[in-house]
Amino acid sequence: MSISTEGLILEAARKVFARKGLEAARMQEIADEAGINKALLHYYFRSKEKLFELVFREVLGKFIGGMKGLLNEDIPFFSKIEGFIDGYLDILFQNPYLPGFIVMEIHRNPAEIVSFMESRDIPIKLFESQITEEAARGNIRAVDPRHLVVNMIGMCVFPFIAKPILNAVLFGGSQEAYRRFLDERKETIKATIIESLKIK
Amino acid sequence: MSISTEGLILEAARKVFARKGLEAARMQEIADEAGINKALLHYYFRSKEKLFELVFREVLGKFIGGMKGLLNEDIPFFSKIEGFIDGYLDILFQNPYLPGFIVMEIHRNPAEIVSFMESRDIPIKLFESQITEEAARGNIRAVDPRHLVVNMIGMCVFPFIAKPILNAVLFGGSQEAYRRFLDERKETIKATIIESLKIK
DNA sequence: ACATGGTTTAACCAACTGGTCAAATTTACG
DNA sequence: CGTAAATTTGACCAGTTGGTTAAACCATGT
Repeated sequence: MSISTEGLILEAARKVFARKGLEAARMQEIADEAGINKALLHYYFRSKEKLFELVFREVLGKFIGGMKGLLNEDIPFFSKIEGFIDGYLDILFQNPYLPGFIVMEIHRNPAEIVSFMESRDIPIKLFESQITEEAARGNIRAVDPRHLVVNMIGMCVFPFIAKPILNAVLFGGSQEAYRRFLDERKETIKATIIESLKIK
Repeated sequence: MSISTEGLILEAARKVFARKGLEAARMQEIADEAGINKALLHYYFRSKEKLFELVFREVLGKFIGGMKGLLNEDIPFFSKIEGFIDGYLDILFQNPYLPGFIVMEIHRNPAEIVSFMESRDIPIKLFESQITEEAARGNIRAVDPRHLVVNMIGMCVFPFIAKPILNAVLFGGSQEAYRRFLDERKETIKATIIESLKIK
C-alpha cells in the first residue's frame, strides 16, 4: 500500500487540524504539509469542513472504539479496572494531542459530537452488572458505575489536557519531570481507584 | 458603577471569545454583542489579540486565584480536601464554559499560558507538609501531593469539559439527568478521594 | 502515435476580516 | 454659550482565505 495522494492529504490534515483546530487551520498549510497543490485538497475532498469532519470522525471513532473494547472485556472486575486505566493511558501516550483536539471540537460544535455519539453506543451494561455484583458480595463499596468511569477518565485525561499548566506550576518547565510524573500516573490512578473501592 | 462602554466591550468579548475561541471569534460579533460600532473596539483596545489576551488573563487569573485560596487555607487536612472540592466545583458551576475556554487556549498557545503561570505561583508547600504530616501520623496513606491535586482537579473538571459526550453517552441527551449527575459529583469526588486515603 | 480519463497545477476570484480614518456627535468645562 | 477634548460612527482599505477553473500533465489501452 503505497502513499496515495488521498492518504497524504488525510495525514497532513490530521496533523494540522489537531494542532490548530478547524478555524485556525489553513488549507494552504495542509497542502504544504502534504507537499501538494492547494486545489488538490478541493479535488479530493470538497470543502474544508468536509475534510475536517472526515478526519475528526475517524480520529474520534478510533479513540472511542479503543475504550469501548477495554470496558467490555469479559474479565474479573479488578483486572478490568486496571486494564482500562493501563489501556486508556497507553492510547493517550501514543496520541497526546488527541484530548485537546477533541475538547476543542466539543467546544466549537457540541451538536456534531452528540450526533456522532448517538450513532455508536458505549455499552457499560456489563461493567455495571459487575459492579453491583461485587458490591452485593461485599467486595467493594457500592458506587455508581457512571461516576466511576468519569473519575477514571478524568484522572487519566487531565494531565494531557493541562500539560503546559502542570509543566509550569508543578515542574518549573522541566519536560523531564513532567514525563516522570506521567509515567507514575498509571500506578497512582489504579491505586486511587482501587483503594477508594475497598471496604475499610 | 454604571455600565461603561469599556465594560460593555469586555463583557461582550468574554462571552464571544469563550464560546468561539480567538480565531473563530469575529470583532463584528463582539461589537454587535456589546451594541456598539466595530471601530470602537479598536479605539479602546488596540487589536483583537490585545483584547483577547486581556480577557483571557483576567478570566484565568480569577480562576487560579480562587483555587489558590482554597488550597492555602490554614485548616485541618480533611476539611481542606472537602473545602477544595466543594469550592472548585462551585466555581465550575458558576462558570461552566471556563474549562473549555482555557483548554482551547492551552491548545492554541501553550507558551502564553506558561509565561502567565510563571508570573503567579501556586504555593502547594503548605498542602504538601500537611500530607506528609498526616501520613507520618498514620492517618492516611502516603501519597504524592501533586498527584492528589491532579486527581481532584481532573475528576472535577472532566464532566464540564466533556458535557456533550456524557450527555449523549450516559444520559441519552437528557439535560435533567446530566444536571443531577453534576449535583452528585461533589459527594462522589469527596468520597472517592477520602476513601482512597484511608488506611484499612 | 493518439485518444481518453483521471490527476495536478497556476492563476484567479469573490467574500470576508482586522484594522484605519476623517467626519460627526457627545461630553466636559471655563 | 462656546470650544476643545473625548467618544462614536460609517465608509473604506489591504491582506487573507476558501474555493473555482481552464489548461497542462500523465498513465493507460488501442
